[in-house]
Amino acid sequence: MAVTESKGARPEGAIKPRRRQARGERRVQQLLDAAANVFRQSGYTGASTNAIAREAGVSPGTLYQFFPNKEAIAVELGERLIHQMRQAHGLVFTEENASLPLGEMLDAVLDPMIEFNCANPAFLALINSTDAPGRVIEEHHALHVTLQARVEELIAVYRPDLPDDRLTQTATMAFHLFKAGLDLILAHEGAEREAYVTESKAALYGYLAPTLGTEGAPAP
Amino acid sequence: MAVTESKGARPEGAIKPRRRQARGERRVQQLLDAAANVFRQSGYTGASTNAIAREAGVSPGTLYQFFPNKEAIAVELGERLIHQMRQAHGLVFTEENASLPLGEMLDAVLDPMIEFNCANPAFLALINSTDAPGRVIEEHHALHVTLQARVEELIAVYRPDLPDDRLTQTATMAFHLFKAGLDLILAHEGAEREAYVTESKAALYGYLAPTLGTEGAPAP
Amino acid sequence: MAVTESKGARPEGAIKPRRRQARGERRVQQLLDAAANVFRQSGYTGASTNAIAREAGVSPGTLYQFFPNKEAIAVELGERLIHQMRQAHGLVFTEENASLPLGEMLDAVLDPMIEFNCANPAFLALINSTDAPGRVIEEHHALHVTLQARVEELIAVYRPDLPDDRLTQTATMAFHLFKAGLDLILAHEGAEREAYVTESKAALYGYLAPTLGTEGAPAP
Amino acid sequence: MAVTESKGARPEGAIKPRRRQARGERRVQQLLDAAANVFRQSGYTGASTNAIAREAGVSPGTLYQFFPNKEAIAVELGERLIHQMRQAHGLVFTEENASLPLGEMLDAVLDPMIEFNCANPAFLALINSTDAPGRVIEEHHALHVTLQARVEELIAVYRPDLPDDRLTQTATMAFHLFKAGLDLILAHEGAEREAYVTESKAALYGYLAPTLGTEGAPAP
DNA sequence: GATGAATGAGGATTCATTCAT
DNA sequence: TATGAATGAATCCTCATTCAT
Repeated sequence: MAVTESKGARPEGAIKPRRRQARGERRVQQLLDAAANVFRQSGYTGASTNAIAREAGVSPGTLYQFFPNKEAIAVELGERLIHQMRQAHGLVFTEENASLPLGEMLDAVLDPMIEFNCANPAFLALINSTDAPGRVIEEHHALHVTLQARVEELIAVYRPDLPDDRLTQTATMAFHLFKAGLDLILAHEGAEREAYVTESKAALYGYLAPTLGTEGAPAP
Repeated sequence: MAVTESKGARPEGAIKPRRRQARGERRVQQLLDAAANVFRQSGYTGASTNAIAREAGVSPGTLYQFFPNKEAIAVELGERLIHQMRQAHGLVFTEENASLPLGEMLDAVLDPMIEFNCANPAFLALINSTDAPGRVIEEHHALHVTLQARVEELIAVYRPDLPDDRLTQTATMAFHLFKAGLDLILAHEGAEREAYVTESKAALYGYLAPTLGTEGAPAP
Repeated sequence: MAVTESKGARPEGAIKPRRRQARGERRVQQLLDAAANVFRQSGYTGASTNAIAREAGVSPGTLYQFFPNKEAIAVELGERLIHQMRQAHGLVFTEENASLPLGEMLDAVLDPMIEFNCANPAFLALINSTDAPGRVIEEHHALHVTLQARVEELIAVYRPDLPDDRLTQTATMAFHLFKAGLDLILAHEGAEREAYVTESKAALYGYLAPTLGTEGAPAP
Repeated sequence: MAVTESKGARPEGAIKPRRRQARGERRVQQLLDAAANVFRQSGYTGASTNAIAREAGVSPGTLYQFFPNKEAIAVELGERLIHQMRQAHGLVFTEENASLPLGEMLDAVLDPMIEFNCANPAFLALINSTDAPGRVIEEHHALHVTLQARVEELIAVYRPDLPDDRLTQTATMAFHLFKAGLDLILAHEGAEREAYVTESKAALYGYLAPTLGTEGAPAP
């Protein structure tokens, strides 16, 4: 969904649907790709809309035909990335994984996440960017909440007895540790990247094992 | 003789010996404090020198009497914080700590670090800021290198047999995990902050124990 | 077929072929004209880009759409004037002139120069401005060199026997005398201007006659 | 005379004489010397009072204890230079010179002028500077008028029959030619400087000879 | 839709000048 | 007097955004 249409059903019939034609959709993607690059290089505040337009090979006027302002670009970019991310992890936090031994579960959960982030390095950049616009940060927060909820569910399968606050703290901590590892993974390439993948998993394993145990979850 | 002399030999025992320098030094500190706040809120790029001056309660011109440009403010701020940080950790990576059991060593090393960062939240902000000026980032990098070198030394005491690349990766990972925990610690207060302190240590313990063992370093 | 088509093949014979470029080019000329005025009144250093924009009737941002900075304005202005000047004098330092008697040669050479400078008073202002940016001064120097080279050639036709240093000094001196006269010419109008034209020629005649003789150059 | 006292007689007894003490006079001279350097290098507009103070080795506050503003510095500097210049030429435009043959008269008049300007290169710089403050330019104009008056007198001795406007134009032209030569003289050194001295005299000789004749003035 | 020109407020920085000591 | 800190308007320039074509 790209900026202006947000409801889909068009209730009062008068709101111009602003049909996104194929050409327009291509432009939007083009602009978002450019924005991803520029945001990654310069941060949100440092990125200029003119630079984004230039990177996309269009004029500034064109950019504003698809986005009402700079913030909306970051928001849309964040939304799309988060949407993809949700799809990626949606396939991952499954019941089945929940019963695997800890090490296998981590492989099953983390590998697609890591893969996604390697393919979309702008994602982590936006998510970590403290100078991102409010709505991006809200979504970022929402993503955290969502992901942590999933992590909490998983942990709860292993440790149904854990009190709520401990559960939340453990999930939060685990998620932050993962992001820290991801930073290092994205900052390296080749064999070193692989090494940091291993270390990241080791860190999460080491952190979670005392709480979750190393075996699969107990049979329900 | 009355007390109304205004130029001569200041009666009360040597309170303000040299004013020129003193006033200036006070201003510098004032400006750096203001900058710390503004950088934390808006990031380096988003912070305006006018905003920093305003926060410090002075005019823009005054700021430029003490700093040649915006970058210099961040550099000086970084230098001062790093200097303090080095002093803090200098007391910490000692020979004695190196022979403690892992858990105690982590307490001895992390507690002062955490305390320093809680007292100087601008430090982590600057260090993490990707849009900081080159020289800040260089120093930031130098700090990383220094700290990691210390961590590597410690680890080497426990595991003199570890190959160099594994050593580096382990220290790097440990340091990043620590920063991730610190983020959470700083983001919370009171009991929750304490909880995340505990979790951070647990994470590092869990990550390092398999490599370092849980006992003190072997006798040399 | 009616005339109301708005995109296609412009009906009236090729009046405004490409508008974009045209409007911009007009603006550039407008800005350069404004700059010429402001530079003349305030000198390069004293001229503010805002003042130039105001004089041109546009906003400061518009100026920067066409020139990257203040220096570039002076450079471009200088280049254009020098280009025109070269065209003007190109028609003037011809073989034929070189064989005229001194007085007639001076008429043939100086009249177009004077005419050009009266039409473009900013030229002398820029050329004489010592606080002009480096590149303007470089070009200014290049122009001096070029013009003096022409003058040297002319003199060499009259006096092939003159040693190189004397030749250069004579040409340099002649050129400076001409500029001094030009100053007075531009500072006056009407009959007085004409009088100073006469005096300027008299000065150059008086200076050059002893060296070149008053007759045409010797037959080759 | 340095800025504030301008009448000398102090009519109403209440105007503080602001006695210029020896120390103060030294400071003023120090500041004017510094200003001469800075103006020569950067022009009037480009020169900053802070730069002048720095060049003089004092603080900005001190500068403003002796001069009310930047313009006053240039004015005072101009006044002093012009005063010295007047003294120099005062010795020069004498009755005796007026009866010498043209060449000798030029030597007698120009040599001290040239010497003065070589010793005080800031003079020509200030005098030629178009961005100088109004009062400097007024004085500059007054100097022109004065000098031209002297030149006119001299010429009138040779040619009492010349109509007024021709007289003025001739004197003006002669003076401008002299300044043009002076530019070249100051721009060179050593033997080249000497050469341009010779050329400058040759130019004035060549310009004036047809009008004044080459002999001394007719006996009165 | 696309373009590039136009805008003007805002940002970093300078500088003439004043003030407190 | 001398100092250096303080001021704030002005400077050069950028950038998000709008407009005319």
